[in-house]
Order: sequence, then structure tokens, then C-alpha cells
Amino acid sequence: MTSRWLDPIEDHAWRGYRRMFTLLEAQLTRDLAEDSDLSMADYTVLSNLVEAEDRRWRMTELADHMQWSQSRLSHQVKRMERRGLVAREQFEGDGRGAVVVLTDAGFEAIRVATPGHMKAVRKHMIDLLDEDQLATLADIADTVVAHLGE
Amino acid sequence: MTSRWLDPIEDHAWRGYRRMFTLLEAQLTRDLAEDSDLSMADYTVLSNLVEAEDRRWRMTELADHMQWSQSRLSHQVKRMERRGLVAREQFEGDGRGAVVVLTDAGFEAIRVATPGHMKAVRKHMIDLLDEDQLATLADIADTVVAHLGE
DNA sequence: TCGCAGTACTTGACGTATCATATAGTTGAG
DNA sequence: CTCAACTATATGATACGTCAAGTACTGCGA
Repeated sequence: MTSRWLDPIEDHAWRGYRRMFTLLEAQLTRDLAEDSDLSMADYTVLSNLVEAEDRRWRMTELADHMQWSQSRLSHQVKRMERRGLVAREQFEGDGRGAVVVLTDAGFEAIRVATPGHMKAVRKHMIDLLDEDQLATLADIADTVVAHLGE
Repeated sequence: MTSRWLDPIEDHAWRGYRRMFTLLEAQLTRDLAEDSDLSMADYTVLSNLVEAEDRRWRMTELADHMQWSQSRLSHQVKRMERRGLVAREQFEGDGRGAVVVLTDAGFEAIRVATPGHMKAVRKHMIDLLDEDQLATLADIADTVVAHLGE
């Protein structure tokens, strides 16, 4: 059924991409869980907060930045709040607004987890590729993201 | 925090890849849901069954082939069975074995869904890339999959 | 042929993602 | 100044995915 829709090169690229991301996601999730008690979702939220000024971010803006739905972020933050990784504050100047803040525990959690996680990213993907491949991957991603994007 | 772990090209490739796959997955899921009542998981299972001889596959082998856990497949099949897309049969010759079979309804569902889905795959990814990029993407995927693989 | 280790699969609990809906605060037209 | 439309966020239902545990059958050594 495939050859009707994609030629061999396209098919190879598409199936390969699908398989790669399935496996990679599973592996990174496992590695991260092993030495950190964090899920990929936790890690993503925490790393964005760490990179932010003042370790805080307004809900909507963070959701946009991460390209998550507001609902997804809201649920995620609720779970993380329960575990003490983040806290919520009122946004000054707009009674509807909420701000997520990285707690000390959250900061500590990602500080500890990052070296291992980035090692895994290298091991399972980045270090397997040469510079041309990395550059092409970046191009591909930019192209696709620009098309879907914003 | 990034530059400590990845150089600029690596970082660009990595963040780009993550963003691409987040957006692409979401878009394909939405497109598929719009004209088919199928999730990506449904679609994947159905398309593997369609490609199989006799429209059937033993659980373990299908799970291996798709690189899914048995549990994941079992849950998915249960949900699909409930909707009449697949059926389960006993595996002859081993009382423990189970076989998933594509029903007529399941066949019809994927027959109808495939053109639109493949159009979306082209539109949001394949047709955006030139032949070199596709070939490189296939290489990258093969490399990563071989590393993680089997 | 007994019994136990191993294999095939299912189930339950829980975290995660989506959509639809609810709630509360804001803003602008009149 | 009021109210309807809009925005920011939260929540409930349900689908999805993982891990751990359970059930049931197989096969093999003693």
C-alpha cells in the first residue's frame, strides 16, 4: 500500500523518521526516569523555567513558547505543583493571569538531571551524526516548523 | 544552560528536531481526526494489518514489528476491538497466543482514511524537502534506529 | 509425570494529552 | 456605566502509554 503514496526514497525517509522518533522518545524517557524521577514533560517545563529570567513564566507565554496547549500546560503544572517542583502565583496587573515559578526543589531536580539527560541525548542521537547530517537535520526541522508554525 | 552541553549546530539540530516532531505529530493527529475518527495509534495498527498477509498478525510479532510494548498493543487492541475495527482470535498451536484480525469495518476505515493521511504527510513534511534532505533524513533515522535498535 | 521456570498475553493504576466546557476577569461599544 | 464579547486559566471525561502484577499455557529436567 505504501508505494502508491510515496516513492522509495520518501517512504524510506518517512518510515525511518517514524521509527526513530518512537524509539528515541522511549529511550530518553527511560534514561531520564532512571536517574531523576522526572518525566520528559517535567524536564521540558523545568528547563524552560531555568532558562527564563527570574525563573518564572506566565502560563500563556510559556505554553506558546513550548508550543503546548494551555490545557496541557495547566494539567502538567498542577501535577508538578503537587510534587513541589513549581509554584503558581497571581499575575500582577491582570486578575486572570497566572505565573509558574520554579521552586528551589525544582531547580535542584533539573540541575541534577541535566548532565545525565544531555549525555543520553548525545549518546542516542547527536554523537551518532556527523556535522553535515546535523546541519541538514536542523534545516529540515526549520523548514517543517516554519511551514506548520505560528 | 544549553551551550554547556551542545555546540551551536548540535543545539540547533536538537531543538529543531524536538520542535518539529511536537508540531508534526499534533498536526497529523488533528488532520487524521478531522476526516476519519481514527487516532494515530489506530491508524498505525490498521496500516500494519492491511500490509499483512491475510490481514492478521500475532500479538507479539506485531508488537515487535511496531516496536511497541505488548501491553501498549494489548490496550490499544482492546479499545479497537470495542469499536469493531479489529477482532481477536486464538492462535492455533499455542494456547497462550492471540491473533489480531482486521475486520471489514477496520479495512474500510483505513481505506477511507489513507489518501487524506498520506496527503497530510506530504503536505506537512515530505513535499517540503528536497531529495538530498530526504536521503539524509533516511540515513539519520537508519543510524539512530540501528544504534537503539532491536 | 511432576513441578517449576519461562513465555504470551491481560489487567489495573497512574501519569499524560486532547477536546469541550466552565469560571472568572477585562475591555470596549453604546 | 453596563453588558456582551473576549481572554486567561482550570477542570472533567476520555484516550493513550508505562510499569508492575496477574493469569494461563508450554516445555523441560529430574
